[in-house]
Amino acid sequence: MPACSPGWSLLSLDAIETSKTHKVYLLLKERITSGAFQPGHRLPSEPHLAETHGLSRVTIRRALDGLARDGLIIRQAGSGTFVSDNSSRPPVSADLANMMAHLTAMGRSTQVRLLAFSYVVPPPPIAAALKLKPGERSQSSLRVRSIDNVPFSYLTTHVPERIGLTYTRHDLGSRPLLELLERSGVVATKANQTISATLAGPETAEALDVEIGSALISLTRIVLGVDGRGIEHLSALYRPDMHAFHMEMLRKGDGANRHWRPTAGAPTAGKASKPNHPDGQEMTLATSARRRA
Amino acid sequence: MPACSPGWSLLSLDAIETSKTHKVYLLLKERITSGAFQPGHRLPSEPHLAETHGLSRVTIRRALDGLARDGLIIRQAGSGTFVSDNSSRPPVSADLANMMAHLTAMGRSTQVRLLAFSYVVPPPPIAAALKLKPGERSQSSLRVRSIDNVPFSYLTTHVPERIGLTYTRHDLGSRPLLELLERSGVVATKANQTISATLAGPETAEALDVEIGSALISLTRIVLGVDGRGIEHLSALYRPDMHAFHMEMLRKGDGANRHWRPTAGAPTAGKASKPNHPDGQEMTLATSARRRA
DNA sequence: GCGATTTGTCCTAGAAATAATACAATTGTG
DNA sequence: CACAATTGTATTATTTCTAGGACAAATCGC
Repeated sequence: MPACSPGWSLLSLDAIETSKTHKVYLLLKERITSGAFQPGHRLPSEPHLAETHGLSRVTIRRALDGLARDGLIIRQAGSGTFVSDNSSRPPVSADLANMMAHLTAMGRSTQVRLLAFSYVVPPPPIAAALKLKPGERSQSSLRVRSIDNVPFSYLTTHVPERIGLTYTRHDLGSRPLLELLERSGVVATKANQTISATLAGPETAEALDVEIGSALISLTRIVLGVDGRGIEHLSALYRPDMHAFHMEMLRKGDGANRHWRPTAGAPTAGKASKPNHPDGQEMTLATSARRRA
Repeated sequence: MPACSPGWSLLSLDAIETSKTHKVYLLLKERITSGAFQPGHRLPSEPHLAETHGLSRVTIRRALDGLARDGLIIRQAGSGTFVSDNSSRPPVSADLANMMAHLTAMGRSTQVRLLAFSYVVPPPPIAAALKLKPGERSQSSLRVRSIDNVPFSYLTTHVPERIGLTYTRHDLGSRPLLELLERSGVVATKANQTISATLAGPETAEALDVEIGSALISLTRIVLGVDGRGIEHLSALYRPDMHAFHMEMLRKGDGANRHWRPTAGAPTAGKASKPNHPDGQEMTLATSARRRA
């Protein structure tokens, strides 16, 4: 092997590439969910896809296997592969106001599994968000919430130790954290939420029963008390196929003062023995159960 | 076909697996961003990681290469690899209210690239959302918005044809769509937004200058007019490292009527010649520029 | 029925990822 | 300085992914 090095010097620029199979899988998935391939229609044949994308038929086939496993396509030998028509997107329009209340009322229970409960010195960004003194500890918990035994959220919380002492490990397994806090006299006044997206790592993937590289909704919330100090820091991950954040906004005002305003959060359904759900705030939770192999 | 099933029956359970390198990459990334590995601290040595996860050192090495490329770790021969302390997470707390206004005021311009402009029969779910008659066409556009020449959003819109005729291809490249619509007399009254997450496919990945399997924020918005019919359907994808949705909520009410209410959307900064940004509504846009190789 | 097309299955060879090992270069420590 | 530990680099098997082709089975149109 004389000139082995010439091809190597620049290779370190390579990012971590996904397999060709995965690329085609995502491409077709994109085409289907975007509506480019409409439900019921036939996809190009495997040989055709192979030639079009410059790949072998085996690779195309693997990608289609994945789509079939997801229920996005249906394959019929001799006929072709067709886009499935069973609504691929999770929460179809429908009126999903107060969905959470509906679900609990319908007897579909949400279980909470407590994976960790400890007192730790939180990482700097969290300590800063809660305005903790250097070295001050926090009560940290890790929960997974499921509906009908399908996990849909992965919750990591930090509460200043002085406040965290008001509830026990057992409390956390049975009741929402914010409810526990308010019940023990803590007064929340403000909350900051940030919604983003991230990839499922091995740990979150297993906890949420999801593939390792799949997309998750990321929600970070910081709840502040009357003194402006932090009460709770929540870092939540949601399965997008089980959960979506929905909000309604109204166009208000005139002329230069026109603006959008979110529909206010006063409970809309009944007397609201539970005013509204602490983890959803007034945002509506659209939760859909999907078939899963 | 006598025993066609022998080696096959269980193999189809295989999902599309990500490479081992990618798994370790995501695992370590998870550990770092979650604070399990804190900034400045030393990671386990490469041989140690290899043995711990039952992988070869080459694989571990590739994963670390990726993390180093992302700037999450710093490697020092002879010493070890350390967690970088340059805030890995994009919008560090800070007061990012009206960031969008700040950005434009600071002269950091947002460019819009119009990738497509056509009149089509929209896919069924979109047609239904806009309450179009069967076969009714819509004006469809595809735009990519960038800030400082770094793309951060991928916008697909559908507007009923009768309304879409009030603006031209050129209008869309220069002004926000909602502004165009209201300028031509269309009155919006309500909007429904849903936020979720999805993976970047080959097309969106290229448009947003992102790896193919990376996570994106997905926002779907349906704007309704006075007659309750649809005005605009927006399907937007955002780069999470460039954009995050932020909202502030206040705890209101007493006793059984306690609830969370989002801070109302009246413009807060100055006279607001642009009342607020049409694509952010009253939600705050946290946009951060990050280094990128 | 017949032929054309499509998916299902199998096989072989090449390309790429991974494992396993060895050694050099750098750093920190006693 | 000598030594241990760490990252950087290289080499060689082994396994997995991919390309390319062949053929059978199923479906559709004529």
